[in-house]
Amino acid sequence: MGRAPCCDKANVKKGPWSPEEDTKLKSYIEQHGTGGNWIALPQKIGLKRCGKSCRLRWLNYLRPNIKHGGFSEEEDNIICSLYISIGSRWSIIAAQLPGRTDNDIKNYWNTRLKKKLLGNKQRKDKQARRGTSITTSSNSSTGLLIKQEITKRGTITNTNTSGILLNSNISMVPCADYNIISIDNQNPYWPELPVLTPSPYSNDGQPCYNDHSSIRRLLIKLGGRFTDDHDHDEYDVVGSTTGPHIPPPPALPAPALCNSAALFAQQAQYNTDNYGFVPQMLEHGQSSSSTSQLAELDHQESCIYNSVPDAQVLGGLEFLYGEGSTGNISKIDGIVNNSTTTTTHGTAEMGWGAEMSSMVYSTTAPNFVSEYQSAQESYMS
DNA sequence: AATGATTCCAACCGCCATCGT
DNA sequence: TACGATGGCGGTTGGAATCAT
Repeated sequence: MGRAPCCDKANVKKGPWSPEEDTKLKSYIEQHGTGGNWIALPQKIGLKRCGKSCRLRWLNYLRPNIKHGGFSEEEDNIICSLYISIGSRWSIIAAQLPGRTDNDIKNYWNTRLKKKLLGNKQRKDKQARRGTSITTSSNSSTGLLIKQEITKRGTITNTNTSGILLNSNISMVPCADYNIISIDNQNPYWPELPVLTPSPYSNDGQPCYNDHSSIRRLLIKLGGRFTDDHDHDEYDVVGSTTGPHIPPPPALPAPALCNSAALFAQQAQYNTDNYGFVPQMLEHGQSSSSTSQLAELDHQESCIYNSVPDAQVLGGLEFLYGEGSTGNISKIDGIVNNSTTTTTHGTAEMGWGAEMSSMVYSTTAPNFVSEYQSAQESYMS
């Protein structure tokens, strides 16, 4: 016995929408709204359509201020960066691109961006197979500046403006221009993290989301759960059976969290508030890239990371960074920083994104990880 | 010009989460 | 608490449009 259909399949029209149907739906919603019930909507209007179909048509096509096609380089970059960071969470990615729908972005990714990236990867793979090389290139398709060095020992050093870090067993070594990550050091250190203050929302009376409770709400929404839903003395993510028992976090500013977590936090509020999100975090990230600001970031971060035990810094979010948060930490730095990473070629590069994906996105298609990782590798190479 | 291959995207499907009773 | 209805999301598909031969 299968699931009951959401509508009478025999009496609903399928396939492309006619202009008359569009007009009916659009004018009704503009006058009356959806009434909070998509299933009942087509009957009210006199459309022989499934309610879900109406909803999809409205959201993806009829809704005001929808943009179709003509993705800019900047949008490409955002999509690529977010895909690498969070995987195929199209609705979240769409929230960062005003006027774009998740369906549009998904189609764009599947038909173009993925091929671009994988095409680049294949070219790079061929190059790598031909022998050791040092290359510096500007990726015209994504607008990313990429510098790659393949050393004799098979170690790759990547410098890219997106600042994505995919590695385990990493730590920082001071460097004049970049943060150099060395391998197999047990001291976790995260490269430049953005200061997300002032909050994009703090100026208009909206609450700030750079706090633990917001991120917590977000993680819950994304599928995590805290045992302190009833008792605020524990921060323990259900599902992480081996996870450490973490004491309540200190009141730390957003830099204690990685970019992606902050992104998630903003998205959580976006989801809560439905619409109206302005992706100022990205703008902020761009605007905070000056040398002095980065130096200030470095200072703040070193203070945070050096003075607070790791578990407290993570404040219950340590699962984002993999098992044993006080040991080797893997993460993706996000989309706003410059960083240099050194990775061991050929090792399992399951960084923050992949771990997050495997946990939060456990219901996605089986081939998700391989494609996702492939895209990550491609993006990195 | 004909035809097969490929690309693109609107729409559908099914699963899961949430809400209301 | 259980269960059905609904919303939301991501994956997939069908067919039109475009390209290559």
